Formats: sequence, C-alpha cells, structure tokens
Amino acid sequence: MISTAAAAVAARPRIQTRNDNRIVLHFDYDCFYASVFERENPSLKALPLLTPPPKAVQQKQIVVTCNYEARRRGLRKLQLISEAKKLVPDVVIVLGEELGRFRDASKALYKFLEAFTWSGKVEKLGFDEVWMDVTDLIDYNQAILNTNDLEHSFFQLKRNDPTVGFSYDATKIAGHSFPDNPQQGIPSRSCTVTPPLGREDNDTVTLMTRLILGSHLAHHLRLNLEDDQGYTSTVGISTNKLLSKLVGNLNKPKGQTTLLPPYVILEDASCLSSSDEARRQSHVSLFLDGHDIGKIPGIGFKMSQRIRNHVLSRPADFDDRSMYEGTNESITVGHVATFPGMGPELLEKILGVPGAERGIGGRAWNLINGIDDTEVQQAKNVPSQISIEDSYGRLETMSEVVKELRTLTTSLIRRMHRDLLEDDDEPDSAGGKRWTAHPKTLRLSTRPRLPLNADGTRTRSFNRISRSGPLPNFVFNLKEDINAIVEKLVQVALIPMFRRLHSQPSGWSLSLLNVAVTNMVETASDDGRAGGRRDIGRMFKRQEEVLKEWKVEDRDVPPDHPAGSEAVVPSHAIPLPPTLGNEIQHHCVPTALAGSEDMIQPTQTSTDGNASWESDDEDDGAGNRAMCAVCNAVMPAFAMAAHERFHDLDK
DNA sequence: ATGACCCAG
DNA sequence: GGTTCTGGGTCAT
Repeated sequence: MISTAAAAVAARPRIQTRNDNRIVLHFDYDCFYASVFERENPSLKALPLLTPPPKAVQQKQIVVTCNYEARRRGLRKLQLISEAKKLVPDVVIVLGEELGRFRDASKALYKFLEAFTWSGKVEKLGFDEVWMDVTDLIDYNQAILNTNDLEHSFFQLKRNDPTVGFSYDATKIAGHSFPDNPQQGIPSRSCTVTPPLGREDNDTVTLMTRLILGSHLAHHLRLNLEDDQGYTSTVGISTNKLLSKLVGNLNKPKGQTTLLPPYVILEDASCLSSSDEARRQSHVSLFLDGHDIGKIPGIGFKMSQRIRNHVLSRPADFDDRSMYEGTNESITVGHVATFPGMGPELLEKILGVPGAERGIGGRAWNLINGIDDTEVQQAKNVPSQISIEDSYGRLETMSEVVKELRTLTTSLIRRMHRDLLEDDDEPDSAGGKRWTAHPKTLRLSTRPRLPLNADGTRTRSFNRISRSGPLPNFVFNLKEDINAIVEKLVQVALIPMFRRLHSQPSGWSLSLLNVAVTNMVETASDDGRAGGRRDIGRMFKRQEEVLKEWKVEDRDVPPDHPAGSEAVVPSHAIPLPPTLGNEIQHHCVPTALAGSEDMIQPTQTSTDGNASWESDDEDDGAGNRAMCAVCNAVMPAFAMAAHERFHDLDK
C-alpha cells in the first residue's frame, strides 16, 4: 500500500518539456497614471522623503488608480470616491477620464524600449506594462563574456559596436532575486543528495548566466527610463511572459526581481518524500505554488471559479474572489497541482465547457507549471481596434442617444486621425497625411439596464450587446469637415445599428454606449504603395494593376452583377463609358450602404453632388482627375469606379 | 462576417 | 467579474 502523497507523485502527469531558452523582461511602470500627472505638473510631486501626498485618479465615481502613499493609507483601485474621501480626507484627486495623455506617454515609453531590442519583440499590455524578448541580446553578450574576468564585463547594446553599452559584474544578479538569498552565481539546491553532474546542471548554470545578463540589462533599461523619460518602473526577469510578469510583483515599486534556476524538477528523486517537496525542487513551482489560482495571468474569474469549485468539491461560499484570498476558501496553484488526479485531462473536463478555448486544459496545466510558450509579439504600428465609450446613469430617449453618439463618434474620428494617420512627404497628398491602416468594421455596443423582475427587483446586468457592419469609406476622407463626417456616420450607420439593437422606440434604459472601429488592415508602407503621385506613368502603371486584378476577380462575379463588365476594358486604351463618368460623383458612397436594408440608400448621398469630400482637382488643368478617399491614389476620374471596387474586394 | 464571451490593466 | 475605459483574443454561427 502506498501513501497518498506517493500516489500523487506517481500519478502526476508529465509536465510538458520546458523551453527556457528565451530571456523575457516584464516592465510595469510604477503608478503610471499618477506619474503622468506628476510629469505634467511637477508641483504635484512629493517632496522627497517628506510625507508624500496621497493621490488618486478619478473616473466617474471611481478611483481607477492611486499612488503608493494612498495605498498605504488603505485606498484601493476601483473604490468609490466617497469611500476614498472618508478614508483619506486629504487625498488629492485628479480627473482621469481623458485618456489621451496616458496613451501618449505609454506610446513614448514603448517606443523608447523598442529601440533597445534587436528582434523588435516588444509587446504592450494596457498602458503601463511591456514585455521585451531580449534573447538575442543575451545570446550575443553571453558569447562575448570573458570567463576569466566576469567582474569587469561590458554589455554591448549594439551588435558589432563594442563602444555602446555599459559595464557590469557578471558574477552577480542585479537587483532582487527569487529566492532572495541565493549563493551568488551558484544555483541553490534544496536536495541534499548531490546528483552526478548532468545535463540539468549545465542547463542550470547556463540559465543562471543568462538571467544574470538579463538582470543587468533590465537594470540599465530601468535607469534609462527614469533618467531620460522620468518614469520609474518595476521589472521581472525570467524565461517567458508568465514568469517574468509574476516575479516582478515581488519587489514594487522601483525594483526588479529575477527568478533563479533551477527551473526544472530534477530527475533525481531519491530525496523526495512528497509531491510538495518534488515541486519545490524547482524554483518555478516554489514560486508559483503560493499564488491564488486566480492570480495566474490567463486564469480569470470564470476559470478560477470552476477550478476552485472542483477542488473544494462544492461551490465556493461567496462569489467574490477577493473574499477567498488568505482564507480557508483560498485555492492556490500548489493545491491545484497536487490535487489527486489533477492534470491536463482533468482540467480539460473542468474547463472545457462549450465555448471555451480548445485545449484549455493543457494550457491551464502549463500555466500552473510555469510553462508559457506564447511569444512576445512584434512591435505593432497600429492598434487592431479603437473604441470610445462613456457610461451614464440612464439613457432613455432617442435624442439623448443621438447626442451621445455624436460626441463619441467625434472622439473616435479624432482618435483615428491621431493614431492612424502619418505624415506623407508626397507633395499631393491631402493635408500631407496618409492612412497607415483602415479599419473595416464599425461596431456599436450598449449595456442595457434590465427590466424589472416580477417581484419588483432589478437584476443588475453588465453584459454588453453589440451590432456591427462595414465601416463606410467616407470616414477616411481628409478633406471633409469632421462634423459632417460624424453626422453622416451617425445617420447612415450608427442609428440603424442602434435600431437593430433596440427595436422599440422607447422602453429601454442604457448605462453605456461604445463606438468602435475594428478589423484593422495595415496599409503597405513601402514605396510601391499607392498614393498621391503626380507621376502620370506611374499612375497608369498602377491603374493597369488595378484593372488586371479586377479582371481576375471579375470571373467570380455573378452574371447579374452589372459592375464587372463595364470595368473590364483594355488597359492600353481606356475609354470613358458614360456610366462611369457619373460614378465618380459618388465614389465615396459608403459601401456599407449597399447591402444593408437598415441604412439609407446611396441615392441620398449621391445627390448632395458637390460635397467637400469629393475630388476638388478640377481646377488644376489636368481635368477629370480624382483622388481616392481610401488610399489617396490620384488617377483619371473614369478609373475611380474600378479603383473603388478594387478596395471593396478585400472587404 | 457577426455577436457573445473571456481575459487583461 | 463587477464598478472605468479601454484593448486583446476565441468560439459558435
């Protein structure tokens, strides 16, 4: 008969082979919102070492974040302002509903860090966190180490340039580590039996060296962020996104923590007496096992609830996870990992409900064991969606809704201009700007207050409902007045979407509106791009390409589709069919209108003949030249209809 | 493609 | 998860 502990060891499923060849840094800017305000208004900044003022950032009736002094005095994120004032009467409250300043600061810091990478692997999470995959810098600097004089090493920040970088002591970790009392340079071992020098030990020593290099790079970057950008930060250093993010939490603010090897559970199990001890062989498990299961990034409320219910064999007493922490209801990673029969298969049974991510059991099991193979994403130029929302006490009439839709849409268009336009040196481009990306979809979301229940109570629901559809092309026109674009978008797209969401003219009450553009498609930025050239030869070459692609695609157009046949003309001698000459007048009619019964029909917009968003090139002597509102390409007016359809092909 | 849902700060 | 105001993603359809 074997003990249950031994059974747990024997029954524990194989852990996926670790891949610890990367070095990943996780940055978290300290009190980001508060820091942005302090940089704007240095008088807000604490007098050094004197009691700093407690500061909180307010959105609506809620504290969205606060500085460490406020936290020390009991303030928490997402606390009501009224409670916060009661708790800390002298708290300095600043309004933080306008996010532009935070977005700008976040982008600047992100770009600053990106410049240090060789691979371009820099990934943002929210405004105040960034991962960097610095594996290539570490590989390079590991290779050039002088093992005879590690104390006086030089970290090269540029390949093949030995002058750019910093001096460091490669025998010591920079900053804190976990565990925090290591024998420097020599991995600690909790097993008293010394195994023969095997592969694990080589890996451990190598990994130690690489993590030491990573810790010094992190330290250098933190100093640079503070000196050059004015932001202090906290960093975690490990081999993947999961571990780097979690280990950074150990020393906040203005600190850094490196998760030390060994990361593997050593093969030598001769000294093991329990599964717990087996897990502690690895510093990864030693570190993770104390975490509440819901604290693992990727295991959110729903999943942690399911896991907790299974381990407790009953629903947890409360629906508030924060109530569990530090109580006997708390379920830790260690509890889950050593639960009898626990493994990817059981987790798949627990978590694999319809709608759940496929392979979620294996993924969750990996996370519990500190395994996270997800890559640090390449730096992105453009977001994949932009959304603007506001919350309200109650929104009950159409006129209120339309008013708010106008406000939100105005912000959205401004955001699109700010984030999706770049300077264009082409002399002909509209306003010297060009679009770097085109969202294809427009979405309207609302959060309705539920109707009263039979017993007179009201079930609170925070679920959102949404409708979406093609984003009309006229929003990309840079010559038309923003207010006109907004009004058109509200009338032809958003109000119809709203009616699809709420078919009754009244009776609803909304607590939130969100307008979003999604489905972003990046515009090619190489010089072969379409856009704004007066070079006639080039223009016609481009036109040939358009028509050629058109002809290929055209074979799939059903015979009753009239658009195709008229556009297919010999590219060397393009005639001007009478019908096309007319089409140029409404080339910017939103394509969304075409297929939606809910939207007003194109005739309405096509009759406002000389609207400013149309080509205004008539006066330049070239005559009949037009610029595409989507890509700024200039071409003969008669070609525009085909060109517009070209854009429509990728919708 | 669309809409619901989950996760993150 | 929700309260804010976002942003990233997956699944079923």
